[in-house]
Amino acid sequence: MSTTEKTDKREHILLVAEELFAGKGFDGTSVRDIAHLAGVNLAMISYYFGSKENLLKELIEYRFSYTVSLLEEKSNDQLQSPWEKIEWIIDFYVERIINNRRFHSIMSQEYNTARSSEIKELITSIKMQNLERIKKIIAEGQRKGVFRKIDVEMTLATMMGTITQVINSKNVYCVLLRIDTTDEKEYQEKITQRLKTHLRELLQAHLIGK
Amino acid sequence: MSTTEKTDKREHILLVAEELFAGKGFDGTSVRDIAHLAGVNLAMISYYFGSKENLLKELIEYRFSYTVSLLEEKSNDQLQSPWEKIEWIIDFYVERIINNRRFHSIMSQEYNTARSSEIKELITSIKMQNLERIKKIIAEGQRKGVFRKIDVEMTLATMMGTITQVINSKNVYCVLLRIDTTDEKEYQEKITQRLKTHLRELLQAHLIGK
Amino acid sequence: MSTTEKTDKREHILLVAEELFAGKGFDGTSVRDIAHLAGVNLAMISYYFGSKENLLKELIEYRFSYTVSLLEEKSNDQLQSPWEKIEWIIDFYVERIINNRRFHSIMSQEYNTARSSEIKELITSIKMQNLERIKKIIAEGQRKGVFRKIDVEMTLATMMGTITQVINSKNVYCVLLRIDTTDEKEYQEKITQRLKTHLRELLQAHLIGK
Amino acid sequence: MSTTEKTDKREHILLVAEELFAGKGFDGTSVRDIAHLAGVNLAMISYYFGSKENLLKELIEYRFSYTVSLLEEKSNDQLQSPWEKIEWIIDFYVERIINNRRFHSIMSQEYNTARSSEIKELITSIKMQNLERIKKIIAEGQRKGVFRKIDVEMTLATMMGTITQVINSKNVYCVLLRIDTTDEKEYQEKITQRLKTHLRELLQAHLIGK
DNA sequence: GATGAATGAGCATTCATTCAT
DNA sequence: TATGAATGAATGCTCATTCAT
Repeated sequence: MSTTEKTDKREHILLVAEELFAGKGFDGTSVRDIAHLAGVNLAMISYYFGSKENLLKELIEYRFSYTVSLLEEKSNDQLQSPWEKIEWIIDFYVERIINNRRFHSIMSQEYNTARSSEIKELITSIKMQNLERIKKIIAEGQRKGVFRKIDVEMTLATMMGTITQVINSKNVYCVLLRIDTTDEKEYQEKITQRLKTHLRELLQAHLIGK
Repeated sequence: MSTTEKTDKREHILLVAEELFAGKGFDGTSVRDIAHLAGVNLAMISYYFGSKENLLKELIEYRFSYTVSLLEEKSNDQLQSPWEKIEWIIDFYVERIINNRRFHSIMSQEYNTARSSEIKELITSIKMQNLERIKKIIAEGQRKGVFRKIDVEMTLATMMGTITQVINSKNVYCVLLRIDTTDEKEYQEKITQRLKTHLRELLQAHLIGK
Repeated sequence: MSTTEKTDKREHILLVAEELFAGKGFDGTSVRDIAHLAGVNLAMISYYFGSKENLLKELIEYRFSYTVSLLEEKSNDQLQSPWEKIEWIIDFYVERIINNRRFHSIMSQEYNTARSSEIKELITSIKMQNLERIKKIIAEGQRKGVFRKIDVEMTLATMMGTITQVINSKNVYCVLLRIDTTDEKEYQEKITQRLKTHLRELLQAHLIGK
Repeated sequence: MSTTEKTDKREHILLVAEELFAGKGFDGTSVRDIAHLAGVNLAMISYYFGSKENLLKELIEYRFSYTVSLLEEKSNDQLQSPWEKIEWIIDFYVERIINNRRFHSIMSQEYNTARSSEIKELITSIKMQNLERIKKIIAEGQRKGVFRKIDVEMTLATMMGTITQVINSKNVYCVLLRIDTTDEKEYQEKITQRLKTHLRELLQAHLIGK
């Protein structure tokens, strides 16, 4: 069997697990569920991932792995103004969270519940890193006199919280926004656009004051 | 045994269940856990509540029961300006969610996971009702020319999402805000104040533009 | 259900477990085996004993509980000569071990294997207590000039080891002694008599020298 | 790979298996344990030995193979007196069992448990052969009027049982004999000497009567 | 000859719930 | 009303073994 196939199988299991964890929660999903939906043998899951807990850990690492350095780069970019950076970050996060909304949903569901402190610390450290980078950008804007004196930490909570709220209360916002839930793609596009525009206007008013 | 004692026992079980659900999730909490921590017989839980699922339902009804009409009243109040109403709502929600943050945590964790559509619909309808009331107030402000044309639904998401974000990422924000986690009361007071001030400034800039 | 019935069920499970452990070893016996042969529900075993390991522990305590003080009494008896005491002990041990040969077999099988140090220590302490009591009797005989100077500890090993050897190599000794294996009762009586006589003659020659 | 290397690998696996079987029992040892400790691929065990059961069988054959004829020779030796032969046999068995005490431990643990009748019969036949040879020597001594009329089979049980008892209750006898368990070599030497002396004195008193 | 991948069967244990009392 | 006893179903996981390469 080729390396690709092996990787694909692992990845396939991870994606199936992600879907189930998002829909039924970590504890609500059994390893049997995952094996069945993934079309693999039950023992395969333990064989590849050791344990259900470790499967979650590997999913987290898999999802976070490719977005480590992007933010770092952006915050150090000398050519963009602080507000341009904020606009970029809004777009980046809205898209990233909407695209990975299943995974994001797991994170917000399981974060408080996580039994393994290892997983908890992994998530905390990633969240902290991301928040520190955005903090740096806002601080830069404040130093340059472009941004007003606002509560930076709470502003970060607003940014993330708004997106999370829309994701996690999908049903409610679909009704409110009169978006058809069945057309997944349409929902995604509309909600992405709406979130981007809102956050730009909201944060512009908040940070710059117009 | 008197009716009062019976009610107290039921309530006691509900509160213990709330604590455990918040800490370990619905699926992560066993009926045995609840019975043990509540100091009651295992069979009593089924005896009183029928099933674990129904225990959650009763907890939701118990928590929502006393906050139904308050918002209704406020939105119809003719003596306050729209902004005064928004300020009141911010304070009301921040306090209510912070005070019931365990329950709120359960709701955000279990909402997407809930197996019973009955519970899902119950939560959706309550959320919808609350959002509709706030929508009405913002619409009133816009009609009066006091509030700018903003995305009402997204603004609601910002309000709720910001509070939820701070609650559910307690660990992260405690570190960021340099608040001691061990002193529960101090944490609660500081975070309440901080959230209220931030949301007022944020929404004032957003809705009114100053 | 009466207390007697409940105790009987526990005891019944213990006896079934003893039989299986003796025949297939602790690890070779599954909780399913025990439940099946005992005619009880699988979950019952965990309900009564908590775990398989603890079932073994309770079996050990159950088997040892009623023979604690008998030996103590005998060793302090002032009316018997040391050799009369040794004769009594030979008879006592041969009968006790033959009658509980299944349990004895488990002990010699699992002693070196026992995973829980708690069980190991329990067995060691019981063995030590018994050996100390016999040591005391031999020492008394030596003080009185009745017994020769022999290696006390090794003599204990001989006493116990001879019985154990016959029990654990039943097949071999049945052939050697030309005893029919199918008639359990006949086997037991013959072997008991043979062991008693042999040990008396052996130890008399060893301790007294005739 | 050369034949030597292959044999060495097989032997290495056997020795590792012996160690684990002795420490955790046959059922308590997994093929994975053996493969891991031996540093070989898991599938290799099945590849070399066919099955776990057969691995045990090969271990037994491996251990017994080199001691088949020694005893035969000795019992036919015309130059030694029956008592000299018994002395030689005591030394031979004590040393052989002490040196192979891990294997001996497995035999006494698994003998009653062994699922395969093939293994059971193998062990029984080896034991029988050995016992028959010693029987012959004692019978010779009795014919010559050197040995008393004693229970030959039980005397054999005493010889083997005493050694086995000391080996299998190592912990107990280490405490009783005040031997340091950590120094394996010291333990082995002391216990060997002690056993030899004890068995000589014991059997001399028993067989010859002095 | 040697091995990574895979698997069906089985493991001990825990689950929410029911029932006789 | 209250509860100890009981249970069928499911849990996560490990087992010895096989097989394609």
